Amino acid sequence: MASPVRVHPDAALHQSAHSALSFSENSLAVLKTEDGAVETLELVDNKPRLDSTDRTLPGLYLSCFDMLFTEDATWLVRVADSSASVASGPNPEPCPEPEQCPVIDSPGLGSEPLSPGLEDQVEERSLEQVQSLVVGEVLKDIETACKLLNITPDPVEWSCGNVQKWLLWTEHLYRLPQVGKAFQDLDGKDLCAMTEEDFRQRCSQCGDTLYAHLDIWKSAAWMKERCSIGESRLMEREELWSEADSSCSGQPIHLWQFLRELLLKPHNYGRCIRWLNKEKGIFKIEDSAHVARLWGLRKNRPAMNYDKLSRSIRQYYKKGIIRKPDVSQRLVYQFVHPV
DNA sequence: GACTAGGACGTGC
DNA sequence: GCACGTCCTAGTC
Repeated sequence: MASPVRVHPDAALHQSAHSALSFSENSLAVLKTEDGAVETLELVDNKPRLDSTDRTLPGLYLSCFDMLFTEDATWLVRVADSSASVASGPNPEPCPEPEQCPVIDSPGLGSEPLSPGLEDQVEERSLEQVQSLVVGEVLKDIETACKLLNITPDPVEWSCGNVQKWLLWTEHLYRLPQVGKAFQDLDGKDLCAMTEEDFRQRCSQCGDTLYAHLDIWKSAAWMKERCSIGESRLMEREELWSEADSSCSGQPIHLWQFLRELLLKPHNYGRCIRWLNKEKGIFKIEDSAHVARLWGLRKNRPAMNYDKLSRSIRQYYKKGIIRKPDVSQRLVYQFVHPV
């Protein structure tokens, strides 16, 4: 995928807000997640080098990026350097979660030096692989949010209700103040037509952050429209859609389907719900309040809580969809028919 | 206090 | 009628 992805700098920094520590001179970004793990990432932009102040201006073009929509609601931005592959980056620390850290198949790494021409080809191929992977990740994350919120990926198509859902979602994920009222009666077209300044005027506290988030969605929609998606990616995405469900077929989603969706995205939701034994369909709700909030968001039930959610789960006992495992534990349930 | 279990009733589709 | 959502009581951890 050759198209550069336009990323608003606020998106790169604000998305992980509290987490971006620094950009060093050699474009090394050190991002810190909420749980304290530090990831060292390579980044470079293809544009002439900007000084630190320029980098805060809108419209910075990054050659490649990878936003990981983590379970603790942090977007981690990864950017590939054209002079170093991800796999051979300067950070010797192993990636704690392989799922979040795709291994790039880069022939020649760690072996004998390649001729300059061949090296360039390898680099180019590695870059393409990185770009393809990271862009795919962004699209997948947005698709996940779309499925959970039951909205389309393209903000332009959003209704006023969709805009409010997206706002609620974003506020919730990034712990922003509630600003839904400031954007009342705006549909997706209105929202996309707004400038960053408009956002700031409506919401001085976090208008720029919201604008940055929207910018990512817009960029993803733009890419989706223009970039031809490789066959394998297409198949992968079709699998994703077929995984679940209902949210794409217009049918109301069932709680058990929603729970399965969350379980199928461990890198996003592993902190609030996870498999204990996937083969047997046994899962544990790690953060009952959070899962309930997500379910409430999905069903547009702000008053949802774990009491109510668990009551619904218990209704599944009779129906033979979910049961308590043989050895009953708190917050642990089992799908009667595992995936 | 948080979780579990289940009855009863209401609501939207 | 179905699939919850809401409220409730009672018991357990």
